[in-house]
Amino acid sequence: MVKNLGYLIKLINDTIKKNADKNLKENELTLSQSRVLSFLHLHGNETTQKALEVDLKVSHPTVVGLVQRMEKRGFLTSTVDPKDRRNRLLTLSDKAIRIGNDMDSIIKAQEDKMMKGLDENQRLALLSSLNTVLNNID
Amino acid sequence: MVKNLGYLIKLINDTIKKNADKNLKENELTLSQSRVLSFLHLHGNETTQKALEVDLKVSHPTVVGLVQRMEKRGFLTSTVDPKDRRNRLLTLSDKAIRIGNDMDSIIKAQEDKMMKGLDENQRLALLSSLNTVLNNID
DNA sequence: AAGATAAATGTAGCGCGCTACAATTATATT
DNA sequence: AATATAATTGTAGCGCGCTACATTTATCTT
Repeated sequence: MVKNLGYLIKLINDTIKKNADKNLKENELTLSQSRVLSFLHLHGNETTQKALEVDLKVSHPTVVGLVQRMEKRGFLTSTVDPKDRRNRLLTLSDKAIRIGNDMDSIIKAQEDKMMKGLDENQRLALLSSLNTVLNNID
Repeated sequence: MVKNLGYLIKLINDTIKKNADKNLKENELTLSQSRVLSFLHLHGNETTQKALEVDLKVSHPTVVGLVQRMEKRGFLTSTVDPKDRRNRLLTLSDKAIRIGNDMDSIIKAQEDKMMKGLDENQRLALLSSLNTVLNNID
């Protein structure tokens, strides 16, 4: 029983990442990249780099790195927005769209696995308390 | 309200790390390094690299990196164990010991800040549920 | 219209996770 | 005693967070 909340969250995060990266390896994807893919998939397969940054709540250099690696591997294309040349438009490739169709169910299965042994009330309480924690610190 | 548990945990973890690294910067420490320091402090200021690896639950190359950076900055010294030359003995420096004395209260204050607004039962339930989650995935 | 400000992106460089491969030392086996 | 196995540490290289600094384009101010 780990009693330090911050450390416990770190352990869970590291473990989720390790497991997910292992499972996603066959698609040459990482967990963070799968989140990019999911977001694009939910937004008509096209969005701006800035919107991605806001949604993922990461810094812009982090997004640049993600996008560049995903473009190199053929998951998306990145073009300058002709209407506002400061923006970059990201578009999912067909290959990525096909993967994206399965992604939602994979994520749902992962969530279920994590919460196994917790009843509905406990699951809601867990999510609620964690949202409180997040609000407390940022 | 973030409803995806895995993503929520990632957000909390990133935020904890960002805040902690900012606060620890004056001591030229990072959050992960402060955990090394705490562990050593709780173990008579001396341990082996392997024990650290087990306690922190990270891979051995990660520990090597942490130790090398901390040694470079004068927080500890690393020597070959004469009794078993495979082992490395890590010893906290005086400077690190002085910082370590304050570390426990800093960590406790952080925990309190995170759990603000949760009553005792909710705190226990949160820790308990998160331990369940951790057991479910590793 | 010119100059200042804001917004979006990019680059450099770091820390800390990881896996895969290698080297050294101790222990077990035969 | 020689060889095989196990344990510990090290190195190389990658992904993804971050901050700090720079660049480009759009917008606002005067």
